[in-house]
Amino acid sequence: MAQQNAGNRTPNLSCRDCPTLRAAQWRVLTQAEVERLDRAKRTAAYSPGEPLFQQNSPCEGIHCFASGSVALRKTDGHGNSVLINLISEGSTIGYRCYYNSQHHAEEAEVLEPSTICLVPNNVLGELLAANPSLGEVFSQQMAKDLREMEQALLESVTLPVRGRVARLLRLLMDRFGEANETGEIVLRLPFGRQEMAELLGIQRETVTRTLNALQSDGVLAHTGRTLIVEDLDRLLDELEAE
Amino acid sequence: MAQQNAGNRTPNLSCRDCPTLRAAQWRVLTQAEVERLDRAKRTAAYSPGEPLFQQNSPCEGIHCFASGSVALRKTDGHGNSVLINLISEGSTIGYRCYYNSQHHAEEAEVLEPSTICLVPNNVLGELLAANPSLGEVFSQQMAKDLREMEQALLESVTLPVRGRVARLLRLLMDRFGEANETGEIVLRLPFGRQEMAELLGIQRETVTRTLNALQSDGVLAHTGRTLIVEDLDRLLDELEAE
DNA sequence: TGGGGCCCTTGACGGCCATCAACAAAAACT
DNA sequence: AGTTTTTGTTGATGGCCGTCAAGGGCCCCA
Repeated sequence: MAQQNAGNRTPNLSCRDCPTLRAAQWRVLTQAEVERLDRAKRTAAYSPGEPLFQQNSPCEGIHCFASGSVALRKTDGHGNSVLINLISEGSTIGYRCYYNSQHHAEEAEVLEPSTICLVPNNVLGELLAANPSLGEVFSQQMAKDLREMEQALLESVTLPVRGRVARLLRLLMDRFGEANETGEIVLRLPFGRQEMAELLGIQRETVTRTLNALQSDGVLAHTGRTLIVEDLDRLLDELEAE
Repeated sequence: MAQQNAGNRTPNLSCRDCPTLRAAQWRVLTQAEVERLDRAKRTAAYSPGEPLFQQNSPCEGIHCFASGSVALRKTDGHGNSVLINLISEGSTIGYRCYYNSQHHAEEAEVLEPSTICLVPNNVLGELLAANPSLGEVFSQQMAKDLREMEQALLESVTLPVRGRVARLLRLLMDRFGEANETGEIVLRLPFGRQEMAELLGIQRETVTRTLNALQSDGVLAHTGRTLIVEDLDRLLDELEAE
């Protein structure tokens, strides 16, 4: 267990200055409500590898990302797991749990050094009661999540491993990819093969072999945790199975 | 194509007498709002095999089930498809589509003779604006749906075909199963092997072989569209992979 | 009564991927 | 430094399930 200072308190960020606030969910809040949010939230810093919350733990509130990213994963009793979603700055998680006030059905594992604010359940309840638009925003978000989950379900049943690896790579490119001087996309993964395999529900060895196959097909090059996507179009073709 | 009278209008049922209304979503409505709902909804009858709505069709509103059942399925460009959910009387579908006001991401195929009411989008909007509790009910429903989808995603990646067949059978038992005089559960399927295979994203032949295997293991007996689950405990054991 | 679809079944074969095993490489610990 | 532990790679093997091909039961219709 390579965990360090789990969720250390940091000097609270002000919600007024938070770029996350202007985007996405919280945009509908009034100035007074932002103040209320600002006083109630708790900010904490997390290191890669630690859990933001664990499966079956009670939900304390909604987590709002100032910076960083986590992987949402669900695990069964045999140690098998799947990637549910990748969450990064500007996003919010925990609303599913809030609405049926149960326990987390999945684990949130921190991938990069992250700064994340927690809005406690009771404060969230106040805000929702005071401002119905906020509830609508969360509804829209959940409807979108459902749509993406349906797509993921379809692809996980139909696509072979090669396609599912490609799907994960595209997701990662959106968050961790950086353009190169030669036009290639450099992808510095926040995790190794082992975890990549777990996220896909496949074996470590299969990840190695699949990446080798993609490399000899000229789609990408890989050494350790660094991937270089050479032929983006070809990679996207892997996914056009729709 | 065995389709008949697609969505024939029937004499409108009154919402006041509808048992569906008292359960689930609409319970939070006031008497006046029920009247509003009653005047606006349109009732139609559907026969097995016809679509309630098709993938990529625009969403007209929320469908409320007075009786019958449909399968929600999503199909890709290669003809592969997966079962997203089974919906039957007392339930409602279409809220996902309402909240992001796009097109249906999946098809709803009628399984049994069904009577289904349509609540148009604009009326739904009025009700949601007038009664915030209704929005909360839908939020809770979507949060629950998300939870179930995550479980389905995990199982579709983890479980072998045998387990996924068992999962489908348990779902079907909840809706179509009837207890026997000898304590067995008789399951009269509303569809054949072909469709069962499509719902699971597998092949017809594999369904046959899997059911045969379950039969020789003493879990069930099958002839045509009739299944008899002999050893319920054993079937449930198939699923305790959590 | 026979014929033509349609769906289901059964068998044979092959490919994909999990599993096992051995080793290399890197990281963590003493 | 050396040792142990974790992680990554490579090869061999086998099982599961998709695919292809052939045959059987059932219904509809002439």
